[in-house]
Amino acid sequence: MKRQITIKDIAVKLGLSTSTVSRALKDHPDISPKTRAAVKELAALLGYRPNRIALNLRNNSTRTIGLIIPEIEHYFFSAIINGIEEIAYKNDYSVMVFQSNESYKREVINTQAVLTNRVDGVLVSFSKETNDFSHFQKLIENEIPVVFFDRVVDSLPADQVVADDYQGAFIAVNHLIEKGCRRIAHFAAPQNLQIGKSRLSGYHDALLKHNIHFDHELVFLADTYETAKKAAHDILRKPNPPDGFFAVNDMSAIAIIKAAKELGKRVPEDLKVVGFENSKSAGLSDPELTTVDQFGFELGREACLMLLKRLKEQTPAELFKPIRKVIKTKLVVRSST
Amino acid sequence: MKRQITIKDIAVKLGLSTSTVSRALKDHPDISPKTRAAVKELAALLGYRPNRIALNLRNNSTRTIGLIIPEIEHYFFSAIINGIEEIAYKNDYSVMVFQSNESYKREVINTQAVLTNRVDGVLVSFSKETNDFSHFQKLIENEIPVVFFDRVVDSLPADQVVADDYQGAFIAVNHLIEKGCRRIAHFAAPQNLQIGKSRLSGYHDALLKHNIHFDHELVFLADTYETAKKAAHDILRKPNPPDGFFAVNDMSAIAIIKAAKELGKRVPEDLKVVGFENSKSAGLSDPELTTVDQFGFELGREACLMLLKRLKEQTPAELFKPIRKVIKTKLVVRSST
DNA sequence: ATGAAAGCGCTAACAC
DNA sequence: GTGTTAGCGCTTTCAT
Repeated sequence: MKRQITIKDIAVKLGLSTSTVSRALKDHPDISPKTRAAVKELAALLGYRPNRIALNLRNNSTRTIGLIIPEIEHYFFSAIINGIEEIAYKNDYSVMVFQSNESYKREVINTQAVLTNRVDGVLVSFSKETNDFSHFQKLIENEIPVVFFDRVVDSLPADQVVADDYQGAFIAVNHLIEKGCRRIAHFAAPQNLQIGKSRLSGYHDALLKHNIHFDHELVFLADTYETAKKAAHDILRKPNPPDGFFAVNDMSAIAIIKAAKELGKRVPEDLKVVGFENSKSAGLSDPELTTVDQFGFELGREACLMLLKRLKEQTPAELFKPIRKVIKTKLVVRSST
Repeated sequence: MKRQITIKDIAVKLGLSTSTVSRALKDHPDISPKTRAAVKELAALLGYRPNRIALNLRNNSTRTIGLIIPEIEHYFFSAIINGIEEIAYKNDYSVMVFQSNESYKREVINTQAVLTNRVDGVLVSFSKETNDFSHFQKLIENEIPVVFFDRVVDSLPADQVVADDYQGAFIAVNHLIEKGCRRIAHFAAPQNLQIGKSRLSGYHDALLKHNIHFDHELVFLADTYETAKKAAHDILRKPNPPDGFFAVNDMSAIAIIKAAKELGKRVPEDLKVVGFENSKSAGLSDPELTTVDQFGFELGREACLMLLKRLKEQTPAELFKPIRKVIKTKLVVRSST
């Protein structure tokens, strides 16, 4: 990078001291209007821009937020990033992105990177593999505010923003039942994730409400396109297959539809499918997918807002009370049910 | 953030000077093994981490790359980010992401943000709206290395990484012709983008090769799902509709399939469709989409590698020779043709 | 109304 | 082999 104009350059050219220039630039009342004008004019002329790095060092703050996220490619997460960036941008923060690629090991490294980069705060959605949270604990011990979103953990003193997974699952399954399904399978996320548990329990309770027997055999761990495709194939070939599917995300749901078609079954006539996410793909599939919108953009916004609030407040650790924010979900009915 | 352990803390506790500690930490040969060991032990014990901000100031470098990109939500771009992050991570760089959201105005602000954040280099794919490139010119004048990817511009002294758009379009259209299509429409990107031009010209030349008349009336500006859906509806209802479609991206291609189905036409029997991108959605559509893979991940990797090379070399502006790297594309044949 | 000096954390040229 | 010092660019007391 070219040598940048500094406050000193301006000071020398104007025969002033650096402190005067500094003050003039930020409209300090002590400075005479004349000097102020002169300084500002020259600054503009030379294209002076304050050196953020120097400010960082002095203020011990980088106006940067670290984002640790499983994978950008997932529509849901990219929607969240949009929300985060929107708020960060408005508040003059920048965002550093670190992907864990669903790897615990990589995630640990990410937390170190976030420390080295001296970000002011961190937004986290952890990997599917993560069961030990001590790397996040370390961030918190360093008094770096952390806000968890989507995939959260209760054992840490940190804020959380989540979709209302239980409610979303409940209305999804309720919808299937009202549409006439009686034998409903659930393609679930790993149960070490709260979202896995909450959606399963929403599924469970919706069945209960309608006096439908909860059958362990109808719950499968299948939260990717590939695993879901395979699982759906297996189940649909067995005698007495389900007439309804509630999948933990859109990819799994679309895989179910795919599998059904391949087996010559019709959706929604022979079986109905509901997803969770309301991704772009939900509108592209054939038939279009009924799904629970979890408002990723909103979720990202909220998470970022909570973090910025913490950054302003600087609550001492002893007084810290974690806040949990729940974003309501909404069923989007399309033609797969 | 909690007050961090500094080199001074260690120096005081050990009765040494800060410089000795600094040297010990980086295995300077002058330092006696004893001191070195003592310093390192205490550093580990106290959990010392070098303050990157101080280093930034001293070295006038942030080990950070700025990424200016239209929108993360697009699969192609998120694949690119993956590639970029992969390389950045391996080389101990961090990535700051700035989305233009396809807005020229926002993009100009992004370039300012990138300057304020004193990133070491910038990777850019500009917005569809962008016709004036002076904001990037400004980066280059500041001697910040810039590498353009996917959407590039020739008038600036900067490296470029692009997919082989011409070749991709050519093989796509050639494929349609070989499959029997004779009246082939092209859904194009804006012609201020090189990719728009190159793909159009690949389309044109493939027709030429087979002595098929190039018909202006069969080229439409339609590079989003919505615009393509509408355009396809219009065209397919006219007499003598096309029997083949080459779309500039997968979203448009999928929209064409959607529109065809809504009009009771069969793909690939009544009309064949080829996309460009090989996104996740291409494998989900029904029928699955034949498309040109443009290897976003590779493209991101290459772009980042080129940037890192420039950062190492520090070529003076007078000697700068822009490099253009072309990533070969590949036709992925599925059932839409 | 302006300047001098110290300090943020670290490194390196220059002592000794 | 280790210490002293200056400096990266900026702000902010404390003088004047």
